[in-house]
Amino acid sequence: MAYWLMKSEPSDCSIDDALAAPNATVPWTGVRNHQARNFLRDAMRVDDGVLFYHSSCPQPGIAGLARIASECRPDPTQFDPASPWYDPTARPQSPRWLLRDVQALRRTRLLSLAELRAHPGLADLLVLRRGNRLSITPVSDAHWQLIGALLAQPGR
DNA sequence: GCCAACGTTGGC
DNA sequence: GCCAACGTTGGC
Repeated sequence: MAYWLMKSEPSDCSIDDALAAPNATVPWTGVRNHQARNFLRDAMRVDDGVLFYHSSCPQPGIAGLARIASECRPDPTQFDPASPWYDPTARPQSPRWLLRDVQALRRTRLLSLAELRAHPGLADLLVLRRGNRLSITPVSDAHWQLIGALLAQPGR
């Protein structure tokens, strides 16, 4: 079992949006980076744990817990000219971009980016690395355990 | 709105 | 293959 941090803009799909979806499950559309795509395709497994992270918003940080709920399949938005994630170079016979379903499990307190950065035990968390822009990053067992413990504590 | 950092594109 | 220009991400 592996763990992941997945960024979502709450104006697009917040943890509450995901929890409100049928079966609390949403297709994770719009991954348009090869490294993140490769994580989806090669490294993820059904039931892997997910830290649901809100990005590009007033209060960035970890906002909930989720799980990987499906194998990967072509992301249909790459073929949709009306979609903001349309990729005119993608062809149905050889899709370039993939997605998995993600099932939201619960909302957590907001573990803010500032609080994540302030914790010495999370110095190596990939999403905190300078210049990091990957929307999907692996999370080590140790970091997962530590973040779980922080989420169980009251925030400041 | 600003800007640092990174990825992609395309000329050569 | 190099690298400058440009576009995007994402925090502030």
